[in-house]
Amino acid sequence: MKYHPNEIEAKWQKYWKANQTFLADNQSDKPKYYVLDMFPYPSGAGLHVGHPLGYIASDIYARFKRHQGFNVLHPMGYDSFGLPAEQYAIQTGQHPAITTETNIKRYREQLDKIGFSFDWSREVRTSEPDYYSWTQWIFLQLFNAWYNQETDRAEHIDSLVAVFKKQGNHRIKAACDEDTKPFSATDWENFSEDEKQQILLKYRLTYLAESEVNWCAALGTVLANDEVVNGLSERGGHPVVRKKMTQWSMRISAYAERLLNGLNRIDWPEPLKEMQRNWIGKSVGAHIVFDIENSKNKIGVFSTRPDTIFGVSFMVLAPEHELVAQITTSEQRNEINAYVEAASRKSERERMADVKTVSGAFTGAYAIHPFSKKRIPIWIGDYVLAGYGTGAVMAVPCGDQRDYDFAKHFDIEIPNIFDGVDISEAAFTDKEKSIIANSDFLNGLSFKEATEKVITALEKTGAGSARTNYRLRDAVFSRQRYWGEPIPMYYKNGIPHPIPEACLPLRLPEVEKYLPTEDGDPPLGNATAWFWDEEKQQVTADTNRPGGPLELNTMPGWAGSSWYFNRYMDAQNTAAFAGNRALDYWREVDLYIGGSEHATGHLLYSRFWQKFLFDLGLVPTDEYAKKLINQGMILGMSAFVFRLEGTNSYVSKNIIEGKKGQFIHVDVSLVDASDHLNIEAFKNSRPEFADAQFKTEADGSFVVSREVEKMSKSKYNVVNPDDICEQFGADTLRMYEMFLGPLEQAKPWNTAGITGVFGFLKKLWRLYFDDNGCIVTDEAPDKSSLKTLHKTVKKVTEDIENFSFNTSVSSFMIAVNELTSQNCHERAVLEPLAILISPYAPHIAEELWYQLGKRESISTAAYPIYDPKFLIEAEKEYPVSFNGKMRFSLTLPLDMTKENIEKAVLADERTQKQLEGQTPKKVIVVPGKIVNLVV
RNA sequence: GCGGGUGUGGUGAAAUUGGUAGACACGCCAGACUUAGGAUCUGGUGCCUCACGGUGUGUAGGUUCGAGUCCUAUCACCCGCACCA
Repeated sequence: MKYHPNEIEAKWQKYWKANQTFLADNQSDKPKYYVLDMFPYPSGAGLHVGHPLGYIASDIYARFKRHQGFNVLHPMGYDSFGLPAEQYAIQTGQHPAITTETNIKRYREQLDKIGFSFDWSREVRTSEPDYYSWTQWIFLQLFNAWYNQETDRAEHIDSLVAVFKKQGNHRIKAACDEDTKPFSATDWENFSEDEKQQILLKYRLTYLAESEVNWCAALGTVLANDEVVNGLSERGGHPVVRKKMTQWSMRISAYAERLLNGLNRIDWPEPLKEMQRNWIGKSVGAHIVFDIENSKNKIGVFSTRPDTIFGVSFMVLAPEHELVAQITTSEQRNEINAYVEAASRKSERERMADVKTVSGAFTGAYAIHPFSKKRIPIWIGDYVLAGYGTGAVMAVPCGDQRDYDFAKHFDIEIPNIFDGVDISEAAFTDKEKSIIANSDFLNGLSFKEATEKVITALEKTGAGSARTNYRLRDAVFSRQRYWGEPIPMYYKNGIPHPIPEACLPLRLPEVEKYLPTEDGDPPLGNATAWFWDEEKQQVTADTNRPGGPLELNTMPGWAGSSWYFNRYMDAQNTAAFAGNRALDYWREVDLYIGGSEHATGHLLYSRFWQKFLFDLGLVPTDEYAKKLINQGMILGMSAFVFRLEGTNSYVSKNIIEGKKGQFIHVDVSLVDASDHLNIEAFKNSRPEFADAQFKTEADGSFVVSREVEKMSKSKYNVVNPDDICEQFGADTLRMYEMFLGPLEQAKPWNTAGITGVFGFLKKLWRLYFDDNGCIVTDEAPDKSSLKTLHKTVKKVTEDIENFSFNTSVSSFMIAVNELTSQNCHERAVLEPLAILISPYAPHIAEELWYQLGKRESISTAAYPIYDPKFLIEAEKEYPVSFNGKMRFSLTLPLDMTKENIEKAVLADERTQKQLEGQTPKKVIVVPGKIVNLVV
């Protein structure tokens, strides 16, 4: 019998499907374990070998946990709303739902071939109405909630209304918009219903507000901050500009502190946590208010160095600051206008690229120092960002390098308020080492002492208070796209109203065209029936009915992925996003595996939603994933040919030097393991290559250049898992992906090396079968075989627990080599070995198990237990070193005392030879490890 | 600039956490067997040297009987953030 992976794998995949082997039960006496993968967006290109890496790792872990007797939840689904399907719809007119369906089918086929133990009965698709119904439901809960900073949690909006009725908003501590005006209980009673709604909107956790957004004209939509990279869109790399627009936003900033603290309670990779911390960007300091000379206006600033307040020699406002127009004097008006104008023309990208140039303009106005009452000139400058803090700073040139540069450039005074520090060359920014001077009541104090004293003084005069600032911005939640969740809102008199929960889902309407309307409305504006009928409580085309037009924006890509892990627990539930029993049983994800590229997107938003759902008592935990692992990307090994400038002539790698031309990508399937191009296949691959000329190496071969890049269709370096499965089988693919290197590390794919793993599986097979059939015996195994087995059990178990799957594969290889040379065919060794290997190579393990006479799937067989007694050695080889350098090794009984080991070593003739009659100064004996002689 | 990470053969990588560096695999070299297969098996393979031996974990120091591992400095590459007051 030979090892035929294709037959075996097809057989067992069919068996698993027919027997629903991996169905997880929501009720069980076993302990639970929830293993989650980040669900994929089903793109048209299908899977390449890089995609399944994380899935293989999580599958190994899930199968391992099943063997250990856990009730394992290991689900999979699709994040199926997204841009590519919509772009394709715009080009071809094909409905995104159809494209998506096709892609999902293809994904499923590819996934099935790799033999994952997913419970497909729990599959979710974010673009299905029975799923997005609950996404919309959560949106409505957010809309109907506010953040109470007193109780530090979200509450229903009714409790806020109750407070307003009683005492207005004077004393309320809530997360709200900056421009919220104070009002009394009487005011509240006198407001019209619309006015009340306008005010409540400033408090809701999802709110409609005019805000600066990242507008991407090429994509025709706004983007969240994490979707903008270096001023370009993450998808497609199109330019992004800042623009004021009325948009739905999520008040994630209300959760900044809890999102920060929660990181300390979860086992996530430190770099990823650090990224989230930086993104949240907490800074502690003070809010300080400066009066303006001859004006009722005041300037509020945020500073992390209130201790340096006596070092202030000017103020700087962002060019976009609302006070600029009001305070600018007539003499300065032209200059200021020109500067503001120039700043607004600069794109986000230009402004970021140009951080070195100091620029600004004087407004002509002066602020008044809160303590010294000195006049302080007010400038504007684009180094101050409108979006952070108050969009204004108090400039302390002696203590901040940017202020220093600005002062030098415009020849502004630089008072020194630090004791014994030279500031003639640069600002002194080390707050831990500073002693304040020339600062009235702060003289002689440290940073900490001075800060406390200033804040107390500011609070006394009402000119400021302690303040913590976060860089984290509220997340824009509207997208001007078709293929997303409709936002369940309609408008009356410009006021948004939620559609009743009972009417969900609000289904995505059909449209003729997927482009924006002629008026510039989002694609949903093309829908003929998109009006909410309040009486009939349904969508209608009749705009004369009581009600109002429905929201035209849809939700962003991260909406559906912010809570899907909860849905898997109870995916079929129609009464709730997940039932309480299921939620209480599964609680949270025990192991989450996915890429680190989602650090400041999905992984932050989902934590926010989970905390919100927790506040409402809808989920049992406020962090949804206990442990997270980032798998590294598998990169492609691109191949290039060098084409001579302006010709169809190609030059082999080693004779390129000095020639003019360019490298062009060539499909990696046309290149062999030693980088030789298959010239005939290359000529046939594309018409323009048909009459190509080649300048080859001396031996007639054509060598390509190589480079490691991301795997992508456009780089012609994609390796398809189907091809690998076809050629070597899924078990080989699985083991090889693990063997490639540590899970977390990025690594290039190299198909050449796969034969080693394939050979190993064939060798494993031959332990169980020869040409005539099964050769497993019931005889008692050798000591040596048992030792090999238990050594492997110990190592592999530890490896899985530490997620170092790569070294396990090596251990298996060593074990099989040893057992082969020991001629081991005993059941007592080969049965546990099959179980041990089944998480990695489940198909072959099932087959071996079956051939051993078992009639139940191997997947629930009890995991072998490591027994140290098989590893106890009677003897130990001691390396004997002289001054740390190993000379020879000496075999000694293991139970010898230190003294006896020393004696034995000294008595050995090789020791005597090394010593040449001298006596060692010192003998170091580490029992069981090493003997070292110092001479 | 700030934060995080990584540097070990021709290649991917191991190293029980301070104790024989390079396990395991790819590649390469030599051989065996052929029922020419997706072959298989055996041996060798860090570098220098015919050898004895020397040397070797980015570089330079240090601690130690002993350092890939700990400490100091430095270089290179990768990732994230970036005028955040």
